[in-house]
Amino acid sequence: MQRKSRATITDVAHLAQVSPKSISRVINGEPGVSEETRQRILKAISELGYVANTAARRLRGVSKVIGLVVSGFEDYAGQVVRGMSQAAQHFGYNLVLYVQHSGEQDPATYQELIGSGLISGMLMVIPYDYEILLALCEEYEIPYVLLDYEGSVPDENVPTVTVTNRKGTLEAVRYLLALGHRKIGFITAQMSIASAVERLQGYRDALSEVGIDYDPLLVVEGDFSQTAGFEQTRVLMKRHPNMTAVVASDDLMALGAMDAIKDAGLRVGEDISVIGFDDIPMAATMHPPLTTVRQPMLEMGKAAVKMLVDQLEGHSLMSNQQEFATELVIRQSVGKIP
Amino acid sequence: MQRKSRATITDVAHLAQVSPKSISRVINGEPGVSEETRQRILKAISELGYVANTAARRLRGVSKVIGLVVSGFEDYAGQVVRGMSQAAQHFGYNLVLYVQHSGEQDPATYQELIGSGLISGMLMVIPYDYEILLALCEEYEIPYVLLDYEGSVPDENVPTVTVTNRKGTLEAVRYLLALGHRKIGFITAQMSIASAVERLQGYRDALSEVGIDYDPLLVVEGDFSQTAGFEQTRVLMKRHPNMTAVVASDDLMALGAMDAIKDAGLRVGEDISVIGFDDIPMAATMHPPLTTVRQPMLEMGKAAVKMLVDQLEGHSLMSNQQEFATELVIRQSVGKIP
DNA sequence: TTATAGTACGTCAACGTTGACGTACAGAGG
DNA sequence: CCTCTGTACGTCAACGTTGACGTACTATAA
Repeated sequence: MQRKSRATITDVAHLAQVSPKSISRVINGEPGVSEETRQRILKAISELGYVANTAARRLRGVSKVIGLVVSGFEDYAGQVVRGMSQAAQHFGYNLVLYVQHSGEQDPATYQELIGSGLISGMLMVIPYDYEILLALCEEYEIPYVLLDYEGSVPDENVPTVTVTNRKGTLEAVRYLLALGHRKIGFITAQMSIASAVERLQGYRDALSEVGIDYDPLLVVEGDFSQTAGFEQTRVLMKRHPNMTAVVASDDLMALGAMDAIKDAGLRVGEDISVIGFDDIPMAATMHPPLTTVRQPMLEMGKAAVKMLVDQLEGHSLMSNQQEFATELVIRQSVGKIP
Repeated sequence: MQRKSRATITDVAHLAQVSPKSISRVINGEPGVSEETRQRILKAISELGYVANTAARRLRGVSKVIGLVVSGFEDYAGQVVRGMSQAAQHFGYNLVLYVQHSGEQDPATYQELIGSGLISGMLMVIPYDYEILLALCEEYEIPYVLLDYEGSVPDENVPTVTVTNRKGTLEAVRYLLALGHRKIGFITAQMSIASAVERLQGYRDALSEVGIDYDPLLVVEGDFSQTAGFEQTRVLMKRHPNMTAVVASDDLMALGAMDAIKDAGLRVGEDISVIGFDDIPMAATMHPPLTTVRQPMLEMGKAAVKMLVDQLEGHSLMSNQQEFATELVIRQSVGKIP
């Protein structure tokens, strides 16, 4: 079941004992192939994991590649992709886009994407099931870079681009502590996600630095969405009427938190302070503007491309695990305790 | 300066009176070409508008195409692209992504994107300067589809995917009128954008239906951003203390409007009602959930791909200007006037 | 029976580019 | 004068696929 180098139409032809043209006929649904031969060819195809080479097809005139020009992309992933697009352009590369649809993923799709030979490298931004993809890349010997993956950290030679998640929340909470806050809530995301775990850990670190005991009741779990932020903040406020600050694991949940606070007739930054994570474009334009832990998303996108290009062009890369520094961006959603 | 069919390396070679290999040497910066010849070749290249064929290079082993797997994309453009990705996958096509960076656009980039021969069709989602792109597509005889373009409507055989912008706001305002609202503000976007103009017109239509005079002072201009929504709503509230509803030309501005209202100590949906446009994923999770004019973004993305694929595969297309129906999604940001 | 049509293949060349290798010529050195 | 080296090219084949065309064989009709 393993295939070192990509199988070509000729390989399949040899295995099925027919001419390449017949393989072509089968995969393009052309007539002129007996059912018996067809089955034999189909078997050979799946046996070799054959996928038609897109470049060759394109050269022949037949092909399936569409250009796409977009503006927009204002969320976290969008910003990262924006950076990637810029860098790719700079290095003279093209980006073939594949948007993961939530939930079910068909491995056959990845097989096609990678096996088609169109692609010489792979970037994965917050991929759901990166293990499958990773395995495929290894199999086809395609270099790749992982950016903010879900799941536990893969072994240390897997090229990744990350941020100092733990330090990010650590500094955010330190900032709150310095301003006199003591009762600080935390909205985490799914604990199956590596970055979420680290961000929570940063919160715990900061508290323990000043000798505050970790109170599990001050931590609630959301899913990076605004709704979750809203609802979980309500839970926190009900549970701890004297809570003076909330830190969220991303900006969207922080936005939800702000809503919940306003909804309760309180003032963000005066009655309850809020800190987010990411610094999506919207963060600066919320009311009040959100104090948040900035991830340099554009730069991360660019760095990921650079790392990949270095691999592709045989340059030795400095390090294959690049970690970017977060930065606490102070705006108006945090206030001082008198 | 016009080139019917794509120039190949051989064409350039003929013009420059050298072998194709020398052209290859020049464009790849290899040594072994005299400065004199180099200049001659360079001249021939620009004269013919030659761009190396990516597919052929790829086939030869050299190439510059990177795969990109992402999740996310929660804004308007992201949703459309999501739909496109799904449809493209369904039809067996690949999407080569190009993200426009705000402001300056280098025509040479487009030239490369299209001239490389990698692409057989083109999708443009909210493109800034679609005229340049369109011209290039025509020149290279590449089919294309325009989605929610900026600018005035091109002539009627340009394939486009749009929504019933005018009817959308018309129905939204009718809904407000039916609930007893009379003093209704409107936040438009830049009037250079076609869809913004139409949405404003829908507002005017609805008012004139019930004989309310159009009051320019109830209309303010934003730029589709949340901040603009916030600020312009403040302007409106100051100007018209008795205003009972605001309609925004997109959801982000509606979000800003909600913020401004809450900020003034008023209640959204009780004191002032708000209606947006788009129905981005976030709209449903705002507080209160936003009543808005839904654009079927995923479907529009899919339809655009379908239209393009039909062109590419020579199917006659039903119509080359597809208009989708908007739908008023009623949530909790609108209240009744007693 | 033989001509005829249809089916199921195979052969070949071409898409555009570039790596490997070959050649012609100028100038240097003996 | 001739050999040698280097530069500036040109030639050729191959990457993987498919359209155009050719061929062998079988079934049917005359």
